[in-house]
Amino acid sequence: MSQPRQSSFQKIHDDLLDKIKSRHWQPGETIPGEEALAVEYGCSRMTVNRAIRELADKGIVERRRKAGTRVASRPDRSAKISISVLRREIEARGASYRYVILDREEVVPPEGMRAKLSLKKGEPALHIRCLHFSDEHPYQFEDRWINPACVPGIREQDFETINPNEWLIEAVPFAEAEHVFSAQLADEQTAELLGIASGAPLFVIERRTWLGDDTITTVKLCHPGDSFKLFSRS
Amino acid sequence: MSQPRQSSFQKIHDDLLDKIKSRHWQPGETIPGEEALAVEYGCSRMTVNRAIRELADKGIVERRRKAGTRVASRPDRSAKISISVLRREIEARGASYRYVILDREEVVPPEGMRAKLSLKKGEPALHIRCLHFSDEHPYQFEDRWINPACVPGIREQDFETINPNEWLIEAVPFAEAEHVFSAQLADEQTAELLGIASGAPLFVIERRTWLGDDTITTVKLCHPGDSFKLFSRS
DNA sequence: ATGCTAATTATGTCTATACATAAAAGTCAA
DNA sequence: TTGACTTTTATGTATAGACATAATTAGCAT
Repeated sequence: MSQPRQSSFQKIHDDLLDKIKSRHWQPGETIPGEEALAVEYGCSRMTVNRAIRELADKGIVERRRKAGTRVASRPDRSAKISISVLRREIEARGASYRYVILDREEVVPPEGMRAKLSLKKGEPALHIRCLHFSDEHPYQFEDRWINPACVPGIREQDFETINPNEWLIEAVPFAEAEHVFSAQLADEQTAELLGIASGAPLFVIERRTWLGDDTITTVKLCHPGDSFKLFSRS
Repeated sequence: MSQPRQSSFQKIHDDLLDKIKSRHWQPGETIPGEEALAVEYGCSRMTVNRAIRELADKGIVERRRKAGTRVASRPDRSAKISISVLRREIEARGASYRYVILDREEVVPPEGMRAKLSLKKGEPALHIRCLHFSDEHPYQFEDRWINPACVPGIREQDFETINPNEWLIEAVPFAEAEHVFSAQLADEQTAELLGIASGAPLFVIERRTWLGDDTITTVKLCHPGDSFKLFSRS
């Protein structure tokens, strides 16, 4: 199955996890204390502590001082998805990547967008729309607004050689993001751009990216529903 | 912003993260060694070690023995979604939850499904289809296959009082899962069940759940695209 | 019973030390 | 230059001991 873990906290971690999965301890049940487990495994308390702490980080067990450690009674099924850079995603499948900027203008955004970017009234934002191709087939339509105040140097960037997403990742690598996924109908314009029928299903990702208090960019990414899938594990 | 962290490894963690976000250290750059940071922060190396280890777990930095610790050069934008129990998700919005079993039968599955469930040829599987309502509006159509050998007691369960998903979470709480999200067109039957137009967009989640080597269940969850959104953060 | 206080206890963190280990860097011979 | 061996070094793990802290439990007074 998995390669043999060597470190002893890992062995203990895996052993405890096995016992939980096999219901040796039921959900809600309190497992032995660190001290007791340290004796059982013949190691120090810190080693057991690390093993259990990692289980707690994953939401497998819940810990409370004095009360002890118990198996989570209703673990929520959470999953990690990784939204990779589009170019790499496409090239990883052996396809060729290309994109075009449809338009790029600095304009005063509509009120809803102004609020999202927390701009003052009348302040302009950068509006970019582009189309990404996989093997020359339209793959993603991108409609993006950027708060230029948050990204020095963006006014000088024409995005001819690098797409806005990759440029922004370089410019603000450790920003936080929030995604909303949904299925929508393709409107006429989007359908034409993606080369699909008007009314075809779209897989839509809306992403807001910020650093500290500043919203940097919000973007709507539209994929033809049948050509795009998003995977997640665990 | 966030409440003041007390523990010193947390303070160091946050301080290092700040320095990375503010580009005090550039992506790809090597940060000072544990020993040096321990002196700088006036603490022991173990404390620094834990701070950096947690950054490494989050993918903020990359560590290699002898080479040191460097700021991740191309951090992948990963996000955690939590697929909660449908009933709770609906009730959390203040709506009422109800569901009906459309059918439940033990049949030999089609070949593709047989392979997914790793059943022998001719072995039957449990096929359940049900419909979930939010405030009496159709909200999700569920089409599920279960490997009965993996879930003792399921043959006696009629799912009149508890839905299959919640029952399975109770029965196999720490199973692993894999999700595929996509947008699809509603076929005629699904559209009718969900009370939407045939050809309307569907947000589809396909989930495979397993424990150890056994695939327990695979399920296709269909939502009207306009009424369903999936959120993710970070 | 009820409410307050003090004792107890399991986890949470920190330290100093030790040794293991992977990998870079250095050394030297063919 | 190349390859093989050795040294060095930063991280990885483990330990024993200490104190901190939250929260349950027990004891006490009303």
